[in-house]
Amino acid sequence: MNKRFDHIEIEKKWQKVWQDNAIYNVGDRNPSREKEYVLVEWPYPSGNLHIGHWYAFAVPDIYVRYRRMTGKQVLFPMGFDAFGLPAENAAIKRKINPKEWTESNIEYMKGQMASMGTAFSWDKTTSSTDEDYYKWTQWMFGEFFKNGIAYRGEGVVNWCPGCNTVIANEQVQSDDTCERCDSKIEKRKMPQWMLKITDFADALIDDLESVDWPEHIKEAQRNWIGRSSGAKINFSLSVGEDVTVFTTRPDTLFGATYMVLAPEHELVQKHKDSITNWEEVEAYIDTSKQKAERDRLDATKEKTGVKLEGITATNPANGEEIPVYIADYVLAGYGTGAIMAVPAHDERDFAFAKKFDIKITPVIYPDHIGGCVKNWATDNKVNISDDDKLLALIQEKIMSKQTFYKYRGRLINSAEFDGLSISEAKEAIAEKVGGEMTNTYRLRDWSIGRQRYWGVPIPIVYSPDGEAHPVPKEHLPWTLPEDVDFTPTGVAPLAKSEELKRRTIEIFGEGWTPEVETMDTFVDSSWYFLRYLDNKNDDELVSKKAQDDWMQVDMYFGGAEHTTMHLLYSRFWQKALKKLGLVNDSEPYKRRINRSLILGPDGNKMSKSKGNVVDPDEQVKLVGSDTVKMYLAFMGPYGEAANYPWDMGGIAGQRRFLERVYGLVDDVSGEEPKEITVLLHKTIKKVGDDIKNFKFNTAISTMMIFVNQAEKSGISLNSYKVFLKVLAPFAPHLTEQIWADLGNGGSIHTEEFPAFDEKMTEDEQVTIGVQINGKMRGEISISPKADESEALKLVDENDSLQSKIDGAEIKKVIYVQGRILNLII
RNA sequence: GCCCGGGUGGUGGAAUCGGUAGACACGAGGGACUUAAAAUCCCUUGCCUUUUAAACGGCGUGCGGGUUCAAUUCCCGCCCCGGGCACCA
Repeated sequence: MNKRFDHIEIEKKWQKVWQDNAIYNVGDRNPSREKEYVLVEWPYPSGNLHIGHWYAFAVPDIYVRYRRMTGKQVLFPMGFDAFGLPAENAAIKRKINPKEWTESNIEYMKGQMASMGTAFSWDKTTSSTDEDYYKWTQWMFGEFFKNGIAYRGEGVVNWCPGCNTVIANEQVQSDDTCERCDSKIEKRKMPQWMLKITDFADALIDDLESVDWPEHIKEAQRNWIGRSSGAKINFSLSVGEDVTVFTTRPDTLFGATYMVLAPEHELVQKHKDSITNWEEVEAYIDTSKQKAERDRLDATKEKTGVKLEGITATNPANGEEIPVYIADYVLAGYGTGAIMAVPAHDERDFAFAKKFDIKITPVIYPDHIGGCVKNWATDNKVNISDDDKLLALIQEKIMSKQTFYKYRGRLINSAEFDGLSISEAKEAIAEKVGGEMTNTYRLRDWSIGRQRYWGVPIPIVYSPDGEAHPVPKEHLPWTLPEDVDFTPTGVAPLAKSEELKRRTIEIFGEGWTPEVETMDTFVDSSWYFLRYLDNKNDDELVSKKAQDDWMQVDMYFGGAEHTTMHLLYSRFWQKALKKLGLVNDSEPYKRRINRSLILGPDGNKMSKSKGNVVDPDEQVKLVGSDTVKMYLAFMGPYGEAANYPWDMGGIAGQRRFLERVYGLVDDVSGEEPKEITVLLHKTIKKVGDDIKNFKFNTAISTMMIFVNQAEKSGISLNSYKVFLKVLAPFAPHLTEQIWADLGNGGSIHTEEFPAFDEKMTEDEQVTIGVQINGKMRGEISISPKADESEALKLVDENDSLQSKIDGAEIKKVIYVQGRILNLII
């Protein structure tokens, strides 16, 4: 390793200079420069920066530095998402206050971040645990409460026995375990503080159109919200009450030959006296309660259910009396918890009807061959090539009730609607029976109450009559009490605080009691990007001016795990604030990139138990911060859904490259060949374009090509300086050092990114391939503007090509300037 | 099952308004320097056939077809991998 590139000394020296001169602080908005707000997800202060943090911060830093050099005023803030369970658990273990643990971790991590050399705008930092941060979290909660966005709800919640607290739906993984600790989630019925994210379901889907995000992220959010449109229709029961069902297929109403209630449906208990087989029904309800919701959703299981004897319903379309069942294939938590069942046209209903021998009435009839009929054939693994025969078969099977048919067709058995298409019939039939066209969603309200200590206290007090009141602004922050034993017991630790009780009585009066739950930490991170803008404002959470200056976030870099958690929550939060007139924009983030994951050298996810963790501090000590950063950038394109394994050899390659850049300083002279000047201009262009597209890997390879060439052909001092500026965003320490070595005053990072001359990037001569009958047979060197006759002339002069043509007649010539010449003989 | 991505050398990855596939780097092999090693520098490196050597030889971008002068790129039908949703009415 080159002794001269003493990365330890160089990095220490420049980090101090940058810090002393505060060159990365963003300061006040400078209207003469275009603004750009680049955000990276603020980290949890676990006390140790890992490779993932490096990838999350140091690589976007390339983009930030580049944008600054191109004249943008870039806000690139950093802060800490510091409430949460790890601090609490660590504090329990060490018998200290989580505050101490958190604060010392933040200090330590700030030091580690300095070693990255990232250009953070530290003048705009904040932390969710600062009182002047969480004061505003509480204030917004109060405003939400006053406006019905926050409410106290009764319902079934997810209880994590590992964390001893309730968690939100988004925090339950698909295998029914806790996102944080992997414990199996239990369902509990308890009152909960909720946020009405469902009120914003449509906006959360529709506004995705207005943001420049990768399609897969948008799609994941749409799936999570799960909107489906249909109708709510009332069915009257023989016990003199209506049941509302939700259906996406009101057009099939005439085919509804039974209805099903979820076992938990309130009307079941309410009318148990009318149910003659109550014992059987009750037993079924009990069994389905035992099953976890996920198990119930297992579609492969055979349908189960019980008929409610003594109760019938009336089909509002044809007045037919139909039986009523309870079955666990109907979910209490979705739609209205009740369905109309159309066995002729729904797979589940068909299976159920077959099993319980319920009447099947076909109401959709395919009358011509088309894609839908083909789809049916595929679904049913029927292979008939004769279209007419296939159609006849399906028609026959439908009429003989041997199949369900869920595709397009014309209505039959539907009185005056016969002959209509499905889409014509939907609204018409819904209207006839007084149904309401509506949407229904998979998304549930966000439960934010946590029965743990280290979080924002929910700023609510209860009057003697038990009514909830928000703590008024003058008493905020509603501080987290410290006289608490926070060992988790499942009871909120704040309930044990005498200080909190006293405080409540002193302020509000005798008989008043405090809320003792704290907030989900995802609340804290739902609005941090706003606080950065105005981190010292005591009067408002963020001023109008600061918002005008900086919002929206132009570029948001983050992790894929937040797609349906943080990213969804913070979009909701922004929309809720907008509804209250507190912010201008309905979307917080214009662009989003989800970065990939860095795996251990063995190709597995880094974990202590696998022993494949790469410690960035060690690597930085070994090869330097610039090298680590460049290696991460070189692994592959940022923002692909790919994961890259760490490769010790690969990082050495980056070190070699930087040493060669440093070594070039000895080779500079007054002059250089034209080709290197041309290559420099091409390099400036390509690197700039690549950074804008987050293709840092190809930007680096372009610079490598330049250095390879410069070593061979020599380089002028001027070009060397220009090249250093191109490299500066990638290797801030080394370039700063060489910049100073060359006798320049000031920091290279306050220089402008070099401009290129478009003309210089255009080649005078290019090598193009020559094909004969479409096969590659040679190449010629030619001007990209040359015409066909010039190209053919070159072929004539080329012996090798002539011998392959071998005197044959050229029947056709395909010539694309600067690309290809294809001769057909 | 539905919806998004993606399959390219030993490895990470380049190149897609169709136009010289494998840039750049790692690894590997050979050589120079050295008492030796490390470091550094130079050369070779997709696969196959024949060969002392080779290419003006053949094959190659998951598989099978198609369109085209020309396909990693476009179309049709499959397979596999990753992700989201899933008895959602």
